[in-house]
Amino acid sequence: MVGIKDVARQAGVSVGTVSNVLNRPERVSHEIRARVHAAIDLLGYVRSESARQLRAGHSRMLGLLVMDTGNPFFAVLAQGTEQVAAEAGLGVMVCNSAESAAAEQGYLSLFVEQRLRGVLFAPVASDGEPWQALRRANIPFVVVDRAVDTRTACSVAADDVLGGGLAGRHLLAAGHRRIAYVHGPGHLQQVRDRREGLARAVEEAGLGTDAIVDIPAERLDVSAGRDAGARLLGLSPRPTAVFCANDLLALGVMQTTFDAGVRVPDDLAVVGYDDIEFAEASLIPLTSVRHPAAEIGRLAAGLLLREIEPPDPERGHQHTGIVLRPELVVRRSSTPQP
Amino acid sequence: MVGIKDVARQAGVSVGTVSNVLNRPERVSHEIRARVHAAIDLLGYVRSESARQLRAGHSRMLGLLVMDTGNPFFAVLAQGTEQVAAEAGLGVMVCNSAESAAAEQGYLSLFVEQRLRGVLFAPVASDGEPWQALRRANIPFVVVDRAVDTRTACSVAADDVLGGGLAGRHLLAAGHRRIAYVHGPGHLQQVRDRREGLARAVEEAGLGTDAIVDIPAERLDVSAGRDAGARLLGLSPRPTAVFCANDLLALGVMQTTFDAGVRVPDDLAVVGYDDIEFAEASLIPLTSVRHPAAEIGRLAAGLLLREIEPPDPERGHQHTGIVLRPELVVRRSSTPQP
DNA sequence: CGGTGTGAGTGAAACGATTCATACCGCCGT
DNA sequence: ACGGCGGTATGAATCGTTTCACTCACACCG
Repeated sequence: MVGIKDVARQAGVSVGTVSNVLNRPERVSHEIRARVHAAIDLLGYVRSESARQLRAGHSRMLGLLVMDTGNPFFAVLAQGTEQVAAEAGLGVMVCNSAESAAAEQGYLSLFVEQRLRGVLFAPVASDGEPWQALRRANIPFVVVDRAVDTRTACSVAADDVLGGGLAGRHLLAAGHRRIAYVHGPGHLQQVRDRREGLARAVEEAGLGTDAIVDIPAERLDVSAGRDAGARLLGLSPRPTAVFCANDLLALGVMQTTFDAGVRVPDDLAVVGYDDIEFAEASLIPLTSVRHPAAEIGRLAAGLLLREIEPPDPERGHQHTGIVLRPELVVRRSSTPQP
Repeated sequence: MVGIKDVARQAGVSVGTVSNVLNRPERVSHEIRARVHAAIDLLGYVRSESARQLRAGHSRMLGLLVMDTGNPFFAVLAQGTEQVAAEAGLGVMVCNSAESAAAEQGYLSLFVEQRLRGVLFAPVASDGEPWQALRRANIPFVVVDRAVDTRTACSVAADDVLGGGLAGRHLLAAGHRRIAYVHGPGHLQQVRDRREGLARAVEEAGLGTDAIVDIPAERLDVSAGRDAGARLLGLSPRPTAVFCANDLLALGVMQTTFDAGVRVPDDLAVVGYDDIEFAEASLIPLTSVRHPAAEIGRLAAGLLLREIEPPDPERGHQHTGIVLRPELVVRRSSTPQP
């Protein structure tokens, strides 16, 4: 493999000069610069990123750890961070914790071994300090899609309680008095917060807690949604509305019930969460709480960059917590046609 | 940052010994091993991956370059390769060329700079030799989702001509005599092959080429599909069936036409391609040609591993080309209820 | 003519791990 | 008592960059 030494020899200069051509071309005379570039082309030289990293002490990559790379919500979030990172000349390594705390820890160790420049991650567990490894290694990180104490870290999240409230009030306003809540694994903070918002809306409306019917699901995906839909059909009396912890579940629920001849929205109103592209693309477009994925990704990357290179190095870094407001996007799945 | 030297000092041994504890523990006495591990825990030492890489000459990662990380097809493919790579102790770095040849070249250079252990990629351009950079750098690579000459490289693909034929014959058998083909950018081999398969089926049926109505789309996503659907509605006479180059397009087409009151499948039969999860999850489940994403990902990773470490180092590596057979999955979008 | 400054290029140290030839030690067999 | 051997530990060389203190030549100025 051809290295900087070979280039130097070929061009008849020292290695330091070649390095200067690459990194501070203005300090090198025109003629030498040309000679070095000619040698580089001739030999097909490519810088070794690992050697640069070793010297620099850290890589030029960010890590992004999400709970499900198959969920379009996270795919969009990842695109947002990649965009911002690319503008700063940084790459992004996206990893999938698959909602497993063990996998999460594994990837975080990997990130430390790689000496990543910074990390964005959506923690799985709702308690404990999953980021300890990063702390010890002094790797800046931003918590994504979940708010944490600003004494701990920067974070970018959306207000899930508010979002759950939006969904709840929307359904209550339409006259529904018995609402199913289809939720994924209970250890996820987001899932609990959304229910909390729904519960408050129900309370505001002066209804008892039995206005909410919990339907647990194994995972947060379409097939779990189909199972949940089947269970929903078995309930008696059947709820007239269903709120799902995310859009994938809602799509699954809607499919099963639609198949069984239940008319959406007339017999059953359905509201999802996240507003992924497929919510809008459904044949009966899905009402959903818009969770601004791309913006979360972009803002979080921005905060991370600020933590990596403070614009004002004098005063130390102050953690920032951004909480975005979700919006209800009303579509046909919850609004009977006149 | 604490390094191997600090651990050695703390444990009262040489750096070589610490390295042995980490990499060949069987060569180190019990007592020393314990002392070293204690020192590691005490100091919170974490190996520097970049130093290992520098020494080894290559990283312990594979690169995967796909055309659209937002497309569930590629998300599933990525999960397949990650699974196989993880079993071999390798990580995967997933990048998005976004169907741009320039971005593709950018990522390939990045891969070379990183001295990745191997690369899987779905080439954008249908001609030329996009992998030249990898060749020069001696980085093994496997072409994914497209067949190439086995003298050139290993590849794993599905037979798109056959797939297009399956879709075509299915529609023709149902009596359709005027079929729209909604396709994405024409420079993609897959898009052209699928049309080719359709065209042959039409020919076999003894029909003229005017049985196919081309509807071009800007991209291969849902919103492009909606546009295409609108154009389809404007055609007169309107085709009675539509075959789409991928499922995202098909979902978009189906939504627009459904909205306009066109009954699927009675007034319009729709067939997609890839059989992503959302095809099955649609309210009117989408007939689709199953393109085995996870298997492509797994097989390609397997071939790559074989090229990296030949099981039989005696005889050089022989490139292999795997072509999988797609299957038609018939669902409601193309079969009128009795 | 001596002193000073400047711009261009040099060469060696450093980054943190791995690896390999070598040294050491105790023990066995002769 | 000595050679040899197996099992352990050592220390230096190495990977490919970047960086920085330095040299050198040349021009300029008083």
